[in-house]
Amino acid sequence: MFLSTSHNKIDLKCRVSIPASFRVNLEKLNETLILFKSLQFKCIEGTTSTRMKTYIDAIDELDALSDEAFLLRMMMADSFEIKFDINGRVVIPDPLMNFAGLSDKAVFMGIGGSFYIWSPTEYENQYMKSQEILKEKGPPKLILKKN
Amino acid sequence: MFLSTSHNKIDLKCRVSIPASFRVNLEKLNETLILFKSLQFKCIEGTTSTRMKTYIDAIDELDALSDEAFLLRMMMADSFEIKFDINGRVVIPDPLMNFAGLSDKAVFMGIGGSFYIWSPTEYENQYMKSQEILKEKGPPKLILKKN
DNA sequence: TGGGATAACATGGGTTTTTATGGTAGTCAA
DNA sequence: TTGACTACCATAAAAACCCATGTTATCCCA
Repeated sequence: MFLSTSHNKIDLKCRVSIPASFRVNLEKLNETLILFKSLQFKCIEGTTSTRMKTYIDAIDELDALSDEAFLLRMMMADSFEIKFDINGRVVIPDPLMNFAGLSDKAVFMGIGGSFYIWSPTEYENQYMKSQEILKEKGPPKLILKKN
Repeated sequence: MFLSTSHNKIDLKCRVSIPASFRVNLEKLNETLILFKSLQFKCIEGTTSTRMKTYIDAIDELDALSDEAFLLRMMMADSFEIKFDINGRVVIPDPLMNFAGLSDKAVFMGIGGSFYIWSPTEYENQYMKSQEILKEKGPPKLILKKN
């Protein structure tokens, strides 16, 4: 699982250290890392190649002309298979840097099965927003067990 | 898996570099490359010979006289088995150049099991369209399930 | 429990390799 | 013999790789 939040530096070559705990998680699962443009937020999403393959398989099951299939194909086009260097760093592809508005700092946010990479300002905004919703509506009612 | 997007140049001999990651994918699968006219879009589709065989098998499952079978047979007729030169380049056959409206630039778009080759303008149009659909309808339900 | 030793991590920079792309020479067929 | 096609060579730019270093976290023992 990808959990916790950390702030890392992006250098001039667009290299950034993936938090060690995320790396360990990938290694343990024997997975390679995929980065892609989030469909919901102005951020990068990271996940395993296995999860990505399930989406690909889903494309074949859908009506090829449907909007869903169209969006999923575009999502693949905006996805990148990422290699680590010996120190656990990756290079963030240019299209992803631009999309997420990244420059010299990245915020890694583990959300379980995947993680987000935000620019510090965008992260702040989203965090504030979550706090406001929490104040207004109270905590979410989690359904932990389905019948 | 064919993932990510890249913009490559087509020279006067209609040669173009296939993105390295696509080539690696083909080599890893021990596959040869097939290019053919997309049935849905004004672009070239590239895939493995194995995947192409599944299309062929699909024809046999259909009513031999149906319009679908007719279309699929036409698709086969416009397919080309492509060889690489030593630098990982291919020559795009004339009929495909014309069909996709290609001249001096090609956009390679990986969509999982296969990839598209677009003219830059056509690619832009499709990308815009996907962003509009995303804004209107939101992300596919499949994506929302994963966290 | 304090504090030094050790390991793990994040980050910087240089070197080598790969990739994309332009060009040339050889080959075959009309 | 000319034109199209293929195989091969050259090069600049980009990416991958490797080594070095400061900083933080962990361990171990007195």
